[in-house]
Amino acid sequence: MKPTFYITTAISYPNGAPHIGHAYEDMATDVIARFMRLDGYDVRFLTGTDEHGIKMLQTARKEGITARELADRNSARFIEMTKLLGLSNDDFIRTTEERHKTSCQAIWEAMEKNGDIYLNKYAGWYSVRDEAYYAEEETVVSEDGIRFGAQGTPVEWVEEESYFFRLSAYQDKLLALYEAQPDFIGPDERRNEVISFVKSGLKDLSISRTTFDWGIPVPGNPKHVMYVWVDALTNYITALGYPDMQAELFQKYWPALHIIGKDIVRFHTVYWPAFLMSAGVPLPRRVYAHGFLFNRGEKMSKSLGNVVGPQEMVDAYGLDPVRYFFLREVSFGQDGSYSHEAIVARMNADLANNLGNLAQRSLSMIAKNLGGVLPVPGALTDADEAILASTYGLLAACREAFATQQIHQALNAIWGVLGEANRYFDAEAPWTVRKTDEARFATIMWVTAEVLRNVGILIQPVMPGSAAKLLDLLALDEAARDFAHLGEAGKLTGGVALPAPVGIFPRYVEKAAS
RNA sequence: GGCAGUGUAGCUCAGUUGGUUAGAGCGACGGACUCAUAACCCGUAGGUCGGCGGUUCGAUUCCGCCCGCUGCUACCA
Repeated sequence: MKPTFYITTAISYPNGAPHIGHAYEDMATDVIARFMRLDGYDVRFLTGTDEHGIKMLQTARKEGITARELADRNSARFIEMTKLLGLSNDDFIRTTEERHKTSCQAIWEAMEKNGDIYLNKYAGWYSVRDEAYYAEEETVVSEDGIRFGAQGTPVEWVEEESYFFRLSAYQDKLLALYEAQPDFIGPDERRNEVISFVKSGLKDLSISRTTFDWGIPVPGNPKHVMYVWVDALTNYITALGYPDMQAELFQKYWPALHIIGKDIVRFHTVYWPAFLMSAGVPLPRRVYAHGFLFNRGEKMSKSLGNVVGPQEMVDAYGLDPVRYFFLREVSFGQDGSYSHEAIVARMNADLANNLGNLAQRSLSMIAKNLGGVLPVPGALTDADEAILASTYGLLAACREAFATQQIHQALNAIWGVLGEANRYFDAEAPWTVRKTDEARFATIMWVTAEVLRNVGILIQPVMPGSAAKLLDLLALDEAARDFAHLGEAGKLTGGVALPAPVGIFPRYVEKAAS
């Protein structure tokens, strides 16, 4: 039986259209999911939308529609994006679904049964008009002594009945968790931050509201809806069938690797494990936080007008180059920057020149000089052995990189071998050898094709479409495209007729200035 | 303010458990080649390794201070 692997993105808050930040997390998670599938794991990949809460209500009101209508409309946009990006998710969860209500109420009851939920009062600066609380520092007092909230509406000190989660009881358990499971949080910087946060002392958490009703009702007290995190985080187990922990999916796939943005690290590494401990559910395997994307080094914002949508980007460069760019250019876990120039540079240097051109020059030689038939190699020289050894070493390097989500390092290793392959090709000068030594020429062609086969297989997670084209050009059987066929195991056998070579990665040429 | 991290070639970064000439990719420039998507290959970049001071025979790598940048410092997802 295959080992299993469960991976999730954070669920997106759909009070607006998806932007490149959402796309980035989705693409990266998809790459990991695909990598693990190819490496022999039975993978479950979940993404979705987090649709409750006050902000949805406020946005809906501004647009003159209901929260439900807003959620339906925008969630559909996120679903469209999964198609646009070619995501291989197995499920798409919406927190407004019935299965999620059942799940949230069950985890609530489990935490309550464990004695971790109690009723008390939540106090703060409340805006009746916004139906929202504001932190003290978000408010300003005007000259006439009236205090206003962030939206410019008057606020008043309100004490509201609220359920609390006994987070304070979990401080030591959480610290013990980080200690016992050092890879629970990644990258390390985030882990350090979380530990110092928890060490500084944990207060109990307000987990219900009575001021609005766009949420999941608290069991036994429908005046309250669950507030934010119990609702949002629970999605990860809802999708596996919780509260039925004997459910097939749950048994098979939990615990998860959660891929999230660095802004929600605390919720996933403090609140979430505490909730699960309380409810008696096993904890996630690991939480890995990626960084933010910047447009030319500047934060993206509507006022700067530098927000780029995933659709525009895919339209401009194509899906696979976009996926490749973000995963190669940005160190996964750190902030990154993108620009038209940087994307074009990657497309042309890495994709068109290093990989595309190597495929083109070698395959067209086979077409022209060997009748389009992949040759059978003769005795291998040291040079042949060397480039093959580097190529065959890639799986181990990629696995090592993916084990800690260092996707960019895996790509770096692959392109290192491509550089070596170009030097090999040049040094062997097959265009000259062809005239004097046909057997040697055939061997050089075979070796190069074998490098391309391995590279083609390894880049499938990042560029599924382009990789398939490359492997098609090598007439590689669909069933021979997983990682088990890398290296000696799936070595190309000569004598196979190849299709006519076509370009896979076109150069990006700037349009004439208009 | 406190805690943590970071500042290396035009750009993006790697690296040195302290030690002869500090590396890669991209860009730029020069050369070679002509199989190929004007691609590929070879060579060049003389960078105070943020600043000042200290430890040491010797520091970019250790310590201190300073400057710049970033993150965290709880109920907005």
